[in-house]
Amino acid sequence: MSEDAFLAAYDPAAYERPALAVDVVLLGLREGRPAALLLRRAQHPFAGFWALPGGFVGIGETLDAAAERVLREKAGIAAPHLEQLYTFGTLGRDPRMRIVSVAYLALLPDRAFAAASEGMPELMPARLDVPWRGEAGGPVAAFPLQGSARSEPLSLAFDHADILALAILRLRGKLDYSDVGFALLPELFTLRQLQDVHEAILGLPLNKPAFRRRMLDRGWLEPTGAREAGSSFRPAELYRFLRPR
Amino acid sequence: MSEDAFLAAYDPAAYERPALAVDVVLLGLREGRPAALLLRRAQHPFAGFWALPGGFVGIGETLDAAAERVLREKAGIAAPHLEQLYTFGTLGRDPRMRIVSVAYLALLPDRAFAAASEGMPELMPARLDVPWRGEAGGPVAAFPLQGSARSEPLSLAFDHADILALAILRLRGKLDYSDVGFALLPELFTLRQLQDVHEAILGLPLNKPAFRRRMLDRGWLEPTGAREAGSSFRPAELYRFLRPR
DNA sequence: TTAGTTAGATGCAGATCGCATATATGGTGC
DNA sequence: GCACCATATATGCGATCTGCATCTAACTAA
Repeated sequence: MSEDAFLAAYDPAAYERPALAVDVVLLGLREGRPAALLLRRAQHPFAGFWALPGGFVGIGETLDAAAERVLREKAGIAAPHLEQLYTFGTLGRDPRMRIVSVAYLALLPDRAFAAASEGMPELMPARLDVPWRGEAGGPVAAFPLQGSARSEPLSLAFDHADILALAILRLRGKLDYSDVGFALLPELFTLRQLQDVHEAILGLPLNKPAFRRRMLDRGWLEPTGAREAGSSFRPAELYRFLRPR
Repeated sequence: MSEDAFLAAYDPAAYERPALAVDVVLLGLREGRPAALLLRRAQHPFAGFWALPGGFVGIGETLDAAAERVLREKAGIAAPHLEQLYTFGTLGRDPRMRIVSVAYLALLPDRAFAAASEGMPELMPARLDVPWRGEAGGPVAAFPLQGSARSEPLSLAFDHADILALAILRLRGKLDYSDVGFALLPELFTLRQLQDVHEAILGLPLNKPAFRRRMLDRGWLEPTGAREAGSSFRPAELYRFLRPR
């Protein structure tokens, strides 16, 4: 960047700066489908609409730290899988002022998702409806999880529907060459649970023997010898995720 | 975000805001390897070091628009393939002040890369040395393209070496399921040229018959019937990229 | 006309994947 | 204890994909 441009920007009064925020998609799985935790907006704009937890980035705060703070303050969660998604900077996204928002994706295994949902009553668990296959992209709808079967989709504030859609898109894209799938599982899990996670994210059924072979041949799974309890049929072996060096 | 936090941030005097910038990786291919266009910094900090072209984001300017402006002003280029990479927000990245930077990747076919390099003498074409395979990640070194064979690596300013590494990483990841490869080619190209692009990005040789089959079976290539000229051997057919709907 | 060089096609072995099916192992009900 | 059930786990096979060697085609240069 040129020095005169820098000097102009160096004086905050000379040029107005966009505000910088982070928004975090708190993603888990419920009933075999992706689900997110949303907050109901009380004030204008988008009063009554549902929004992702978010917050402004402090002047002495890293982007990652801001996302972790949001996670801690709004969901009572520490240190799940957290990754940056994309930065949204269109002009009209917040009608009050110019806000550029860095979107983050947090992956919550069932226990953490439930704990956040119960510990923070204002967080609404919402089932995500992804009407497209593969990595096509497109809008994503959110539906209340509690309550009866059929209900109206939740109205999402700002461009948060786009952020949710991007979260699914990224997850689908990374699912089978990275280790993100394991971030949605407890430390010990069965191959069936792992397959359930993949099926929920991808939104399609997978072939069981092929899936098992692929996962076991990858060498990321360590058999523990222990078996799951509580089933009324043959118990499955519990595996542990071995980080691929 | 809560309303009190919003009100505090609404008043720019109440809380200091990070400055927001974009940095653009101008990527092309030279001598069968990835290459980028860099600017030599005149002033402190990192005087004499090499940096990505960049600029501050205007208050009424989209992130994409800021990247396009940088491309136009610093490289004289309009409308290449341009995509957002990642947002860098660590605390010490600029010693003068807190700057959060949204990194963009611009892909330049040979003609555009050469035109920018010649039209803007301050832009230095630099060969990128990627010492890792696949999508492992790690540092990337830049070497001057002009001049003699062996020379010292260029000292890169700020965290721009990380940004270059991420650009290569993304490109490698997207190369064979997306259409980014075609952004580095002219409108009409031969299968050999397409393979050269893939080999340069991936940093490894590919099997010719397998590559041809894969590309032709994908259905994105339209044979034009025309053939390349100027070769002293059998001329290859020219293809056109057909956007996959 | 011949040699040289690259484009483009073909055949085949090994790996991968989807799918059907067989066997193993726990609990449950009698 | 024993048949039965539901699921885990293993196996076999055909279709597809990939890497690789090799073959044929087409153009230039001499």
